[in-house]
Amino acid sequence: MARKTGSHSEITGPKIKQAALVLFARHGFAAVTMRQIAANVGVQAGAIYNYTPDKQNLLFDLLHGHMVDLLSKWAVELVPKNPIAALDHFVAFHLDFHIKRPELVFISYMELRNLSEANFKAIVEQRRIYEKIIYNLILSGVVSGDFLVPDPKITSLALIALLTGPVDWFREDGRLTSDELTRQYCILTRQALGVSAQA
Amino acid sequence: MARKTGSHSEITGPKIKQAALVLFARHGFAAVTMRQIAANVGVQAGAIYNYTPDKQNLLFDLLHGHMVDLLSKWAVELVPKNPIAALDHFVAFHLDFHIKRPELVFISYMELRNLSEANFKAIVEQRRIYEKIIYNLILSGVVSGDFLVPDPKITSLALIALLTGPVDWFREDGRLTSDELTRQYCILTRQALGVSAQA
DNA sequence: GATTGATCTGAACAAATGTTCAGTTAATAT
DNA sequence: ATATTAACTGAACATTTGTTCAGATCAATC
Repeated sequence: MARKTGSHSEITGPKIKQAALVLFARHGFAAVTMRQIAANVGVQAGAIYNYTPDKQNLLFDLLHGHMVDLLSKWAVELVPKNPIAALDHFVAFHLDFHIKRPELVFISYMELRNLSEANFKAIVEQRRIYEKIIYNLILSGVVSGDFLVPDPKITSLALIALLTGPVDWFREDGRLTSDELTRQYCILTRQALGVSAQA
Repeated sequence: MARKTGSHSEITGPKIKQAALVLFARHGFAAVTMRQIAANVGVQAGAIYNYTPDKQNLLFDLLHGHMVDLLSKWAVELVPKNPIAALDHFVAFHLDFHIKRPELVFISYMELRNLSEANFKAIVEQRRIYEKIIYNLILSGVVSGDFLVPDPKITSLALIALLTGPVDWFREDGRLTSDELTRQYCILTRQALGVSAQA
């Protein structure tokens, strides 16, 4: 056997994923051509097919990898038992994870419809798992009396929308540090969940 | 002169806009072909060019019309002077307007990047006007002492994200009526803005 | 230094794209 | 009935698309 397996592959492969991510985020999956991706990597379009069976899989791998990353990172977090502390912890985790990956968050929301049916179902299932996490978190706070909300299910969806919003406008070099962002959103979410001020 | 001007035009024109709207929302602007739009109207692709100079304008007209509709409808609203009542009024208005037009809201967010530079600027300018409305509303509540927020600018952006979220999941025939939705979001936003409970 | 196999090129493919336009159709006014 | 013209068809156009593949290239092994 000659040439270690993947000597170039280990460089070109990630480069293709990165280029696809950036281009999909900027122009949309359907608007991006394989030739554009290839040009961004410095390679011909045909070479891409050494790393993915087709364009569809390029998209799926990005979305799937993103959700695996999210769920596995949360799984190893040490979450406080106290509901209010757990909420703060979740807010910090969610904000930090998402504002570091604006492109992935963006295409995860936008390009779901461009997935094949099987791939679509796989991503939706991962997403439901994540929604369940925050739902349980809210529920435990309602049960303990720390939170005061009309409907935990609706609140959990509203909370995700609220906490994902900053991805659209937060900039690492803006007038707000990520610590300040987290602090403000902890206040905002506590208030939204009806946590009394002296807590 | 024969044939009243626009005898068919008045039917086909709106049909094309409607078909384009639905298809753009479902599959994305770049993924939709002129032939698909035409097929949905029951006409050949060439006929569309009697109603729009090109595909780009089809998109722009939808987004521009949407923003004109939004701003002109708010302009004729009778908004209470009291900041808390004004907030409730805005929440009800924003929710009502947006959940009635899920496709337009969706493409207004998603397809901005597919606009030409000039068209893009036009839409962004209209959007800034709307953001300014809610910013001023929050600011007046902060000044009067009714609201307690760390940063009115951030809060205004967060509020829009929060109030637009239901578009993704609210269904007219779901377990929640639009009145109940409004009621819950009034509570949610009051709490988020730090309105004291006895107000 | 010859061999091997992973990696990439570059041309080719059929299919699909937005757009144009000469010609057909059909509704109305005369 | 006839003339007029808005509305539409249907074919054509130059490009561009995702994908394939035979052959060139090149680094690691013997």
